Amino acid sequence: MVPPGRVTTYGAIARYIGSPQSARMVGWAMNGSHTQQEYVPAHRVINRIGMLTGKHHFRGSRVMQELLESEGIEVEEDCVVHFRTLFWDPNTELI
DNA sequence: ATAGTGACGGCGG
DNA sequence: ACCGCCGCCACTA
Repeated sequence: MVPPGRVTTYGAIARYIGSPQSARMVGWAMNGSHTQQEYVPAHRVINRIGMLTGKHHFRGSRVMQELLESEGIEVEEDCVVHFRTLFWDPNTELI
């Protein structure tokens, strides 16, 4: 549900599904996302400080960054620029 | 069965 | 601000 051009975090998703301590499991779930039929924008999920910690799980190590940049998100040193303002929190956006 | 390993994050020192 | 610890839990060796 994360809109294009926005990003969210593993922890935020974990909180939203009622399992705030299971951020790691969200990352684990992102693995399976590649083989799902429904489109899952896993590249929009980053860690709480705005880093692209999951980039190695894409076909190429640059794919995650390229996908984000194609949506107008600036990435510098594996870090999303203006992360704070681009942050999309399901806990406050999805009432 | 058991120990180690994470696309994480909160907390204490 | 920077560690290190640990809760979390599926998976692997």
